[in-house]
Amino acid sequence: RNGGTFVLRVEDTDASRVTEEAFQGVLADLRWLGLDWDEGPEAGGPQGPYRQSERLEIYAEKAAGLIATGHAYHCYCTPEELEERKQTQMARGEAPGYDGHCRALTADERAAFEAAGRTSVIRFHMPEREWVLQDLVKGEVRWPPGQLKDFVLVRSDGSPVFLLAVAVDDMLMGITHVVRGDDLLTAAPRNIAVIEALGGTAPTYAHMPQVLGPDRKPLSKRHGSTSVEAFREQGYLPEALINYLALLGWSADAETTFFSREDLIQKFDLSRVSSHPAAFDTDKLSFMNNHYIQQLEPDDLAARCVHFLTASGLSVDPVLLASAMPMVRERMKTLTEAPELLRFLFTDDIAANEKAAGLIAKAPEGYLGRVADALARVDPWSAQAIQTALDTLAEAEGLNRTKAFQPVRAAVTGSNVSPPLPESLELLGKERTLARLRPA
RNA sequence: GCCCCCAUCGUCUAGCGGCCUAGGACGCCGCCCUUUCAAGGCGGAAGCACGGGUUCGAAUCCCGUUGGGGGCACCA
Repeated sequence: RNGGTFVLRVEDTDASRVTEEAFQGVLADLRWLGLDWDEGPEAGGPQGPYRQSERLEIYAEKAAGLIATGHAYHCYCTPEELEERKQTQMARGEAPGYDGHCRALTADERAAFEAAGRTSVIRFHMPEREWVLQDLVKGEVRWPPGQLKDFVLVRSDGSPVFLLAVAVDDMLMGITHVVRGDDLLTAAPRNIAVIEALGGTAPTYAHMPQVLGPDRKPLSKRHGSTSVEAFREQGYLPEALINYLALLGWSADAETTFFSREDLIQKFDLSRVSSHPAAFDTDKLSFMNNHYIQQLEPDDLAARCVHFLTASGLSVDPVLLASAMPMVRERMKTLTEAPELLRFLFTDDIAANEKAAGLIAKAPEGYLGRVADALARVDPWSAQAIQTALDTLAEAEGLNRTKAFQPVRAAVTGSNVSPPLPESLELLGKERTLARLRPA
């Protein structure tokens, strides 16, 4: 809003957890959501490269510099030794963490460890003082002296960890604002400490509340969709997902519910972000999805439905599909509902389901045949004319609309539930309609 | 175990000492509309976690309790 630049940086320093597929997936998800970055992978920019795996020399150089200035040191402690001391600390009621064991090793001591075949990591010497963070969401947050312990910057195999790479890049890339989940709140003072040790100025932080599952437990696979891709596959619109997510932990005022992308850009304000975790509510997301589906132009909505229709084996005629949108859009919570709503239009292979078969069986003797005869005389073939013909016949038969329409719906769509009947028949066409009524 | 964040209807939230007999939204219930299913309209039930303070006056400020979340890795 203030002319900021959105930088997308890929933090892939743990080679064991990164695949090209996952990387491409992230880019695709962001694009689908419409969160286009100004600088980053594929977009390029003056601060590249934007993948940390391509910036390893920079981190190695900065790590060496931190050792030279006394802000970091080689640590030879083994995992077993670290674990043992950690247990001792916890048993004593102390804050667990690295105890500074290798901070002041002499050259001889280091040589002895090397001779013994020990490997080392590079560890940052965290100043033992109170740390105070001015967070845009959390406000002033303090950590007492001694709580934040020394941490690893470079693994024994020479690769950098997040805490080093992030500090170096935030400084070098001119990052001014870091907005992230509050699971990284305690990383902030560490980030700041490294940047200051490097002689840089730390960015401003804003830690957002986390999103919990409906059961108030951390969001995970067992809650179903946790990836952006999963929501897309479940037929949610990016407009709805963005709007819903924006309202999870934030509000513009007491009553506004719907926000367009432009509204959000203009109104979103970090100072109005709440700082307690919010539970995810699929019902409200679905409500929003339905709202946005109703807002779309027929052509647009139709285009978004194609994937789901073809995925369920239907071959769609784009023109027919678009003309069917007005009668189904208020009936869809997700795009995945399009196939069952429109199946009757895109295949002639319609077998009546159980309820439909029951409706057909309960129809008066010969009723569907008389419907076919009546509809055969309808010209022009319009929803209005079809409705009139059906009503006229119903009156003659002494049937109310429910009794008159349901058997026809069942015979033509194979289901007891469908979009409005006259409109459906108009789109289906007279020939196909009659072809389904005669056998029934 | 140590440290940090947080606490208003079932859920997301408005509220930043008197405007609150606490407002909105989803969901739920009822009615209307209605050819099915939806959508839409109208109405309703539903909440300030608990205990102490401060104050003429607390949902709003302070302390404690309880509860939830997070961190304490050669993950990010």
